[in-house]
Amino acid sequence: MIERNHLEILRAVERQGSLTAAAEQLHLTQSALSHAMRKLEQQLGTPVWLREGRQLRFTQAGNQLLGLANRLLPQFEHAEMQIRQIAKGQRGSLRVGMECHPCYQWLLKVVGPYLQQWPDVDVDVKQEFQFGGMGALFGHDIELLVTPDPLHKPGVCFEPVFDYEQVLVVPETHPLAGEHWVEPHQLEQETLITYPVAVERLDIFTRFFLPAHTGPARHKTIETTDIMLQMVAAGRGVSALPRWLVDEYARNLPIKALKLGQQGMPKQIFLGFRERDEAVDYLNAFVKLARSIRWN
Amino acid sequence: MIERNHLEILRAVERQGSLTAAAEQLHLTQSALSHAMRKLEQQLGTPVWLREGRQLRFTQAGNQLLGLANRLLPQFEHAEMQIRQIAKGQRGSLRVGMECHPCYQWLLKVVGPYLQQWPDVDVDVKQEFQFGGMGALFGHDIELLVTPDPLHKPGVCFEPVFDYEQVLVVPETHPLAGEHWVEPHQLEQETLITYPVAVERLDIFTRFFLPAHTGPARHKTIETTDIMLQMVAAGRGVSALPRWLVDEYARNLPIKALKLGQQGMPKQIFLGFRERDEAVDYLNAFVKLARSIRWN
DNA sequence: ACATTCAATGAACAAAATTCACGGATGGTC
DNA sequence: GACCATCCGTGAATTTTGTTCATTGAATGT
Repeated sequence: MIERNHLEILRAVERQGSLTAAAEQLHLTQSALSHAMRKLEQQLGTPVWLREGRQLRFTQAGNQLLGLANRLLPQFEHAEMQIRQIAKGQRGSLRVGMECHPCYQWLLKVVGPYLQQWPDVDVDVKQEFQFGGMGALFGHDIELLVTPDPLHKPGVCFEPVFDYEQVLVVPETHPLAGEHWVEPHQLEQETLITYPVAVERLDIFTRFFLPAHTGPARHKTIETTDIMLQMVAAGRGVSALPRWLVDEYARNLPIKALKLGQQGMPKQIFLGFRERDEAVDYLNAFVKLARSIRWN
Repeated sequence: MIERNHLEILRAVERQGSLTAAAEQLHLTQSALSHAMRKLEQQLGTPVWLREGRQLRFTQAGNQLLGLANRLLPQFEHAEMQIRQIAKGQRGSLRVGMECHPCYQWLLKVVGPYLQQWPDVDVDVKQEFQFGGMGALFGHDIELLVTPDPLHKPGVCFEPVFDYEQVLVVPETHPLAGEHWVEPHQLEQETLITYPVAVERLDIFTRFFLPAHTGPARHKTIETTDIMLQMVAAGRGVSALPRWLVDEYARNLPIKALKLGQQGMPKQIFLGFRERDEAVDYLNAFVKLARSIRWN
């Protein structure tokens, strides 16, 4: 009924003051505009303007339409601009899913500069997924998955972005505090504190205790890193965490970091995204920026 | 680019969940919608939705468009409804121009009930015109002119709506206060107070003094009716006003009304409007309502 | 009175939207 | 696992709509 082009014509006629001038602005003929508006007038049942001598005067209906045009046309134009930016990968929403608890600290380092560089990207961080990180990716609940355990499947890509070492944290007063590294059996009398996730996802079990067919005496779980390290500092147990994270806290807490095994336990953070999003600029930029961040 | 029909399709697809169902709702074929959106996608450079199994999932661009649709479509529809009402004469603006000062009191009696009956009409009252009441009518500054002096010209209609008598107002203490009527020469020593308009437009001159080749001793002008009557009550002069208006004030002020001449001076209020507006319902209704108002 | 400017009109034409007919993919069912 | 019912995409055919062209008449200024 009322179409966008009617509003365009109305606006042009108001601005230019005549059909002929409006037609030129719209790269059409005066006749085209005349026909278009006449058809609209027939449908509405009222003229939009009246010829008064050689110039046009808007009727009440015309003024109403003019108001509509001035309200709606900018919205059309703004939306088109935004969608073009989305199409070019310059705008969008970047929902980041976190599968490893301590990675959050690292992520903060990346997000700061990223927000500066990509002001039109809405960044959001999610930590709870009904069907796991991969499920969230496939279900389009997130665009990016931060995880230490890439689970390669068709349709997703994983990129390593950060190398670090997982270390054992003990209180400064601990008998092992002076050692450079620790062997599995040395922890047989200890309380191990971890995040509350399945044992299969804890490297300290899968890569350290289980191969040696041993384990800690007790296993406690705690949600937050702060409390976890407070507990360690208080001598209530030991924990396995990234070295960069421990170093950060060691400034204020009486704790020590030890290698897990003589070779230590190297780990990586991966960023996973849907293959389909491979070409999205703002997503690539995030991965690239993440890779460039150094932990000093 | 983004057209109204694109938004209609988006909204229907969201509501119905499938192209086929949306097509049915819009009385089109599924193919038509498919073609339309495909073209839009080409222009925007990004898909609007993706086929996922047998159902569609909106992309970010699609969601943006959906938001636009939900914001703009109701405005289109609302505007169409309003304009249809304007076309049917049920809605519009009724700017009333006043050419006679005391008529304002009378107008108030009409406007009250009118606003109840025509809630979609914007009533406005104007009293100053650069080119007179007729000029305001022709210049579309007003839709309705309230005047005691209809000036018939092609293009305007005048309808008498209210008969009244113009009377002379004197203080209760005035020597003439006991008379039923007054002759022109009896006022030769008086001060006459009128509204500040041209003498040619004052009936007391054109129909009373001038035919008798006489006039008042002094002529003062005052803007407002209230002050004018205060002055009369204070014995500072006499004035000519509608009887219904004087009766109203006589309750609280020591004033008396006298006929102007033995026959009195009958007058009428006319409503003038453009012939072109003759068929406008809300305007006709005003004239009709005005005619029905009695002054009790 | 004349030239100029502007909008309306109808016929001719161009472009678009829409339909039709078909094919491929998906998901449920026996 | 074959079959069927849906659903969407595609390209050609067709209908509808939009645009231009050529012309007219009215209004304005010289």
